[in-house]
Amino acid sequence: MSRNPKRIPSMVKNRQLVEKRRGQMIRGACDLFVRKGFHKTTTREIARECGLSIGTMYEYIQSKEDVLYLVCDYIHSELEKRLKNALAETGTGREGLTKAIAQHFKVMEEMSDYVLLIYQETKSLPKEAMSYVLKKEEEITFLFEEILRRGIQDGTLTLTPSSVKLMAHNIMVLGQMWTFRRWALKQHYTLEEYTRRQTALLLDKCTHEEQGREVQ
Amino acid sequence: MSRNPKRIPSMVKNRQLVEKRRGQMIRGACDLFVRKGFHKTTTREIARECGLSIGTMYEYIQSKEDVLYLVCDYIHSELEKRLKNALAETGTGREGLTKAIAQHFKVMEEMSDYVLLIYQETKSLPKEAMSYVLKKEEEITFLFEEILRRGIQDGTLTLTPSSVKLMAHNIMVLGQMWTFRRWALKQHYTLEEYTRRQTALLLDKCTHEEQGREVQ
Amino acid sequence: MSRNPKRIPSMVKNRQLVEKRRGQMIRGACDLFVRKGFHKTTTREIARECGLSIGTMYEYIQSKEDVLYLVCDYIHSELEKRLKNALAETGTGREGLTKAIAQHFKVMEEMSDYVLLIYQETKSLPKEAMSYVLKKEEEITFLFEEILRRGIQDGTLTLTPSSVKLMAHNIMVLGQMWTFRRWALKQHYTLEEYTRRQTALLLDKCTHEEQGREVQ
Amino acid sequence: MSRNPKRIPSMVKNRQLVEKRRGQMIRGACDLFVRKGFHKTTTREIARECGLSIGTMYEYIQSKEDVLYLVCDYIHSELEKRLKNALAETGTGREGLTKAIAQHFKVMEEMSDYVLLIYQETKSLPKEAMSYVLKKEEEITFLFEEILRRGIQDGTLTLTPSSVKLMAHNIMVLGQMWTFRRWALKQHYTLEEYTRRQTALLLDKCTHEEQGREVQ
DNA sequence: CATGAATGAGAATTCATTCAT
DNA sequence: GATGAATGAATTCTCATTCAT
Repeated sequence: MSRNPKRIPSMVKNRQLVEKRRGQMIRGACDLFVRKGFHKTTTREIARECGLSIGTMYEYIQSKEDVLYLVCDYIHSELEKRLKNALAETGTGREGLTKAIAQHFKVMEEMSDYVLLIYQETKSLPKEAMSYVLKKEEEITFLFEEILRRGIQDGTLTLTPSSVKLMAHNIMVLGQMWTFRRWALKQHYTLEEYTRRQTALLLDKCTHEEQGREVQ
Repeated sequence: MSRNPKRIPSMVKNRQLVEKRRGQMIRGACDLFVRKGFHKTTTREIARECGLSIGTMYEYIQSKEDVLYLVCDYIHSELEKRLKNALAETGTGREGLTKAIAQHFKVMEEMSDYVLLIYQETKSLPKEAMSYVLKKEEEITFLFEEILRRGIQDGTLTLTPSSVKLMAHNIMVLGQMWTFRRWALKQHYTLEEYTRRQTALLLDKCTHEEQGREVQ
Repeated sequence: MSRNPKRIPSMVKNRQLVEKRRGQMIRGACDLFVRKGFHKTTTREIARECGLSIGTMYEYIQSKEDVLYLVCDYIHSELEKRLKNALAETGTGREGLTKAIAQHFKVMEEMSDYVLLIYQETKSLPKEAMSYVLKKEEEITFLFEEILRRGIQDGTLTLTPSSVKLMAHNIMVLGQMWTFRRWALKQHYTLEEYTRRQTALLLDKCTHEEQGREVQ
Repeated sequence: MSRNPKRIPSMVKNRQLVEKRRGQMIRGACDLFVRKGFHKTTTREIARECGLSIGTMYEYIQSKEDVLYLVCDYIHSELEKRLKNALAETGTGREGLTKAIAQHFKVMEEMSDYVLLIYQETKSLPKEAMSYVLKKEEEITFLFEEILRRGIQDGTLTLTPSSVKLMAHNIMVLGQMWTFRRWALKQHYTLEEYTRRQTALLLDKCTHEEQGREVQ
């Protein structure tokens, strides 16, 4: 779990208030960033959108980039939360993986704009913040590694250990792909179709690959 | 083929000169955009980097966004060119697909920074230019569709027609994934390993999927 | 004596409290102004440094400039106090003047930073406050005029009356000079050396200048 | 001589133009700084005053502090130039010193506001620039050291070598004092009177002090 | 009396674009 | 065709001061 989220200093002491105001900021900024992108959104717009004066806004952040970090962090947390919730209701093994993938894809559909935002603006973050965001992404990927490993353990998935990490990334990316290729994919497939087909692709592999004839 | 590349107007009439100068601009701007991103690069920097004065530069473009378009267009053309070259030496059917995928991944490795650039800055293009760039992306995807179709035709690939498009996109994305997830993947896999494993994933599907029991 | 010290209005009625709080403010602000200058010091910093909240601080002043006035006034008072204390132990005539000058220089050394502060920030005061501060400076100069006059009276100093004022200013300035030229002087002279030499300069004049051949 | 004046980078290449524009800036800024002080003068005011747009102004400087440096440097150069001009017509020895002092004081009178400006704003300069400005001040002081030394050589001044530096500083300061104590001095003395009296003070010392009975 | 969150006018600086030479 | 000085709207961020609690 993310043990050391980058702390954004605030001039305001009251923790609850900080939480509340930053919530406002995230809500307002998210929309704007999705619509116009980070660089084309001005601080004044952000302030207006979230119902704060610029002065007040700057009591809770140190720079415009902090807002981007707050937003990216929020999105990742939200993704993680939703995915975890979904996975909670999910069994294990092959069956569980199928459901997990479906849930993941569903979350991607729901948070389409936000996932896209992360893809496009993460690099605008300052070094340190970017590292943290990438770490968060990795943690989410771990969730799928776990599922895969448990499936191997209970024998319903036949995957070599060295493939686990890659397969987890594949699951992540084939989900995200639904957001950043939607301009093409939506013309030909519904989410259900897409899910069925990609699941087949991923599961086939996880079923046929046997220890003995591992792909080096 | 790109039938209607967005024409960027130039004050200068001499076609050859326009070509030459824009070549300079693309070379200079590419590096800068990769290093600093589009928004953090100034027109002055671009001009300096490509050995033109700002005045002169503006004789060949109308706005900074034109440079981004030129760069994105160049990268896509380069990608297409390299991929086509690679595919030329490639056979057909299952065999050909394997080689094509490997070539595609190799090109991704070589043009890693550029592919990333496209992923992150395409959305900064004006509407029209963006559409054109996406169309270009689609065309490249078509190349794989072609290969897949020919493989189906000659019987070495057993894929349902409705899966072709998706599989082509999958090939594209699993290649690009090597660039935008390199921070994680390179720690665990070499390009060769990565290629072998992903090819197995993709080909398995293209071999096992039979007309009769098509995934709906 | 300063008959009409500019009154700084306070919201708080309790005189003692006002005195105490303003004491805190002066102590904190002095250091900050010396280190960073008046303009580069923020009210927040002042408040923090002196252990008050900004809200509370503003109960005792009306504007940031009031703090500067308070500080300047404090420094002048302190200078005057120390000088008077020193002069109290000092005899009269030539002998007394020598000691007075030495004490003055010693005070300058001790309050070096503060004297410098006054030199540099007095002009940042609002008109009225500045006048008052300059008057204070004049009063301190008077102290030396007094000493000079008494020396003339008792015959140990032979100075024409019209030179008295100038000589008093000279004493003041040659003392302050030790603060605002310390970057050069300290490299070549110790305070003792400096005092000896400057005293010689000043006293020679006060001894040789005779009524008859007054410098017009 | 100032061998390494801090170079202020300019975006504009044409040297002559840079010289001309900076001349405008200095003229405009000087007046404003004298009237309102550095911190209370805005960049827009400076730009307006010197007939440039802010954009254009920033082509010739990097920050507002650069303007202050330009101004301080200009004032010191002007002081040095005028003093050197004056000293050129001046003889040597006791006679020369007398004239030199008079010229110095005259320059102080003429440049009263500017000298005051330097006294008050030098500390607002960034470290490096401040060092350079102080060095310039020292160089001007050297001019008087030279005169004093030549006077010692030709026997018309009887001053111990170790007093030379201090005496040079004294001359400098008693001149500058006419600017920063003018609020008091002008009420009692004309410049001529002031010059006569201070010259007497300084020259007496330079005449009476003999090698044998040097003030330690 | 004390607090500290809120405010917004105002500050410095940047940078894409133009246009006279 | 080439140049680069000029422009000023736009942007981020600061900070003295107020006022409800």
